Amino acid sequence: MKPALSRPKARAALMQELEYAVRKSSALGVLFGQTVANRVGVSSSDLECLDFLNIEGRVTAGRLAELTGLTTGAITGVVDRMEKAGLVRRERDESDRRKVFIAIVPEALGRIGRFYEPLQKAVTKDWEGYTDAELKLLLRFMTQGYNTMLGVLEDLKTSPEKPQGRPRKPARG
Amino acid sequence: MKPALSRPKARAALMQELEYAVRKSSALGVLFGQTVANRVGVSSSDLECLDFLNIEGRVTAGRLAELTGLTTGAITGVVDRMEKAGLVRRERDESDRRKVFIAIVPEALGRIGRFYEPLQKAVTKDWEGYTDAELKLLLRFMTQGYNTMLGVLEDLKTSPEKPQGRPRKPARG
DNA sequence: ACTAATTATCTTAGTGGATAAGATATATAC
DNA sequence: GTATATATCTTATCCACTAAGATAATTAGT
Repeated sequence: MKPALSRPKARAALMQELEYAVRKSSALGVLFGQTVANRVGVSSSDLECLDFLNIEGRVTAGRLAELTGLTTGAITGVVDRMEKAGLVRRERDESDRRKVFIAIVPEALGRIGRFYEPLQKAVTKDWEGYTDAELKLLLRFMTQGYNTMLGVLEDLKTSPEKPQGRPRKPARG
Repeated sequence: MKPALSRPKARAALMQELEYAVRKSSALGVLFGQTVANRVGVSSSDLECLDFLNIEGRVTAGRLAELTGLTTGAITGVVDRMEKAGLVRRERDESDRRKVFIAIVPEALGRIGRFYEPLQKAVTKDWEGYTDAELKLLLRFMTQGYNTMLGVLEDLKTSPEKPQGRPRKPARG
């Protein structure tokens, strides 16, 4: 009955609260993305691609498909729309002319970043309330979470159960 | 030229790293959700609704529309699909018979939770490596982030610029 | 060098899920 | 007791996605 180090009841409750907070934030993040996409005038998927392009630099169409979980055919549509909107550019690889790199048009960065700026400013202000040591802990927490999620996702994708090999929906036609 | 307390260069870099980590995690979270939805056999939106139902308990169709950013018409479709799949149940409010509460079918909880379990287990294990004080800091961090994002989102939705009042896409027909 | 196999993207047909507008049903206000 | 507001559902229409295969370029085998 006696707890070992700290009261385990409180600790379990703390973890549950943290989990709840993470889940709520995650859900809100999705909604935020949808709202920004709406404001920028592109679909959620399109904005997701733009974010990846921003993070990873210019990437090929195929890599974008991997990153988003869409088929390459869908990516063609995504890039078509965004290219027409002047947000990205197709650049053929000269050494392997099958490959098509997608790159953000520099001017578009501001056009999109504009909508993230208020969040970034608010968040930066929040974070100024933390010490360096605390920020380091937060970074460790986020990095660890990312890696853990990545590992579990890989298992989830490769685990058997359900036919497999099918990108998204149950077969129909 | 002399920094006040800690080296500001390092601090700025730390914040940038943290921002990068948050963005990557957020993007991965979206992908994770898509993958789970695929496994459960429902669409991303459907799973998003299930998550909200799990968080908020049983809610009305209209509230679900607010929470997800979908129109009420779309929610009707979401609930139709999930009800047919045996995941949720419609329950009319007896005191206000216009309202329809959506509730998760208890048996379905396990059917969905099954796919989140590996992540939850892995994350819990990670978190055991933190002290109570650290977990409290992490909770504060997440809660603060949630509230900040909520505020910015509200501004983003109500700010002028672009006609407004339009749930998602630019008008077309 | 020529053919086959592989890789990367694009094209086409078909479908599901979204919006927008309005219908239906119930509740509240004057 | 009629009008207005609220909550969900219905219908028509449209867009973006998947699946399958076409096209184009690279690599491997003989």
